[in-house]
Amino acid sequence: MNLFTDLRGVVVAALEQMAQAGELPAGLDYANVAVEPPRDPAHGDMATNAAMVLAKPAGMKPRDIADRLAARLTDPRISSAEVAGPGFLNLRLAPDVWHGMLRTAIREAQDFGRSQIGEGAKVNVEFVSANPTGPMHVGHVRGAVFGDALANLLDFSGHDVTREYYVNDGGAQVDVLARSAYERYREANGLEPEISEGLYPGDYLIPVGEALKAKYGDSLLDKPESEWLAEIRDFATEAMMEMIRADLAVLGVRMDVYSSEKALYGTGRIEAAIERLKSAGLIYRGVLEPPKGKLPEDWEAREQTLFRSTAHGDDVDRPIQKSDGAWTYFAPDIAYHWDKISRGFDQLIDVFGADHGGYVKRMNAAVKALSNGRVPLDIKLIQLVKLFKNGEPFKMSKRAGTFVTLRDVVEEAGADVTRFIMLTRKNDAALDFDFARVLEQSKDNPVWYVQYASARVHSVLRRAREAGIDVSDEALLAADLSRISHSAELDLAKKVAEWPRIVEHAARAHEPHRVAFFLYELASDLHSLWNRGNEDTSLRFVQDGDFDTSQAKIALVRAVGVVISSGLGILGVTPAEEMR
RNA sequence: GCACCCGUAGCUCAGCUGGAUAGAGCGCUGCCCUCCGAAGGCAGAGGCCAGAGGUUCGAAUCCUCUCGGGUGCGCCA
Repeated sequence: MNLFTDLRGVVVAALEQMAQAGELPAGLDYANVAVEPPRDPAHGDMATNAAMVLAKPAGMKPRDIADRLAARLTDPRISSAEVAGPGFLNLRLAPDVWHGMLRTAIREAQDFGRSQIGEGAKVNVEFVSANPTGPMHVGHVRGAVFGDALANLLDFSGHDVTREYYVNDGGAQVDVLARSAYERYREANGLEPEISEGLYPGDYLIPVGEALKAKYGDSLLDKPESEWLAEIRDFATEAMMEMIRADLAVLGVRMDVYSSEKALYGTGRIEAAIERLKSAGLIYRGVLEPPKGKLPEDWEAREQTLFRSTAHGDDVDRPIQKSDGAWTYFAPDIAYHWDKISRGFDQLIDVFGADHGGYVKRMNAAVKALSNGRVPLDIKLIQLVKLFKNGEPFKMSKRAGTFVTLRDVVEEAGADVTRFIMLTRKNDAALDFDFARVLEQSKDNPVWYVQYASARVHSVLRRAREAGIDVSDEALLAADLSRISHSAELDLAKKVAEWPRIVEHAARAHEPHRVAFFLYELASDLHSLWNRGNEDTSLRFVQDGDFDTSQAKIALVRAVGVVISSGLGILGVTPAEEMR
């Protein structure tokens, strides 16, 4: 239901007619023909570049093509087609078209804008994947919100989405967690904990220590590490994951699958993935060049098992085994991605912190090699969030002391505000998050502005109902929308009609922030029309004593409301029904 | 030293995968509440899109180089 792709179809059909009639050479490639909203609304509702794109391959002048194309655009929806500029064809659409879009929006409600561009492709979105060693902190929040919103967006655009969390429970950090928990266990047994350098000092392990005491009593107190490490590690890791799941729930994020790194070890799955690379001739024993520039103190050349990632675009080959024969962290990651490929996903998306940027090329190389180039991997890097309060840097946590936790943020700002603000920047741009500003009730605050628009929609509907106007969807669908004829109102309807297109572009680009920006613009347009009602009473939505006109105008408002709540739904934000 | 990301109005940032005269918010300037839907509204100023080349009908967008900022750089995940 994307009007722009519909009209593109009309344009292409006209071009094909021209080719048949001999006005254009046969066999031209129309792939680059676009129908888009022009930047300047004075240029009409839509513009196509067809004539300019085809001029060269057709060996014709752009304006000649445009003229003939214009003559063939007889679709009743197109009220005028004018050649302009270097060869643009500017299209104006009949008001009915916009009225029809409003009806579609009301009829489809939460499904308005839903697209099938995904064609049911199975997409795996891996995000968060925070180490299970403590509560989630600010650094994780943005990635969590981004991944969740992206997953929603892909789902809305016809993809079969799986949300996945990769639990790093196989590395050295969970051993550190176990030792830290052990000290808390000793503490619970009345002993003095020794939280030495390198252990996790956070208070959040105190309850874990107590739970360990409840389970094991004092039986592990004098045992050597080798006897308790594995058990406590599993126990503590599970406790941390419970905490993380609760943190995610607070943010409104849910996962479909939790994949364990540990489960890859000792099951032959790493070996199988590496074997696959080996059979492609991409594994070899060798010695890496030392990094140029700053040489590590303890550098010495060593022979390692390497993955020839340079064969697929990486800068250097990467070690998959340490000199003692153990796997590097990269090996289970390869196996994990092989696992995802084997589960039949058509596309993989990884959401990483920007500090993992150096990891992108090798992961891409691995996925390319493992899937023979069949499965695209898109790694989205999430830049930092800087916290402020009234312009002052905000660093300390109430509970963890050293870092600000996800819960700190959500308790201070609320989940809806946090989510929206996290999506008001492109993922690869740094974001300032000021607790004072995000809660401000003013136009500078995009969350508030969009929520206010949502509340206004509800308020209009309430008011109309009180005035005795039937504002049920059935009534609005039956209303005489030709009464919406003022350009300011039609402009708002046109904005509504853009929504399906925004969804598709945002989904294709894997950029949910576009939804947030669009909602801000839509809210702005609604507020603007509302304000015009101050001066021109005929633009008010509820017209005293004129039920029919009121109904038509309310249909417009209702359609705006549909898009706002649908868009907010993708962002995971609850639409406001009233402001308080 | 190498790689990746970024550089757009005074500030914070968009810019729809190459389209027409580059946008928004804040800040600034000027108007607008005796009455109506003002937790505000309208209008204006403000730009060599870091810089230099290149690709083409057309570049903020793609390529190369330079400058400036961030991140990362064997046996840590």
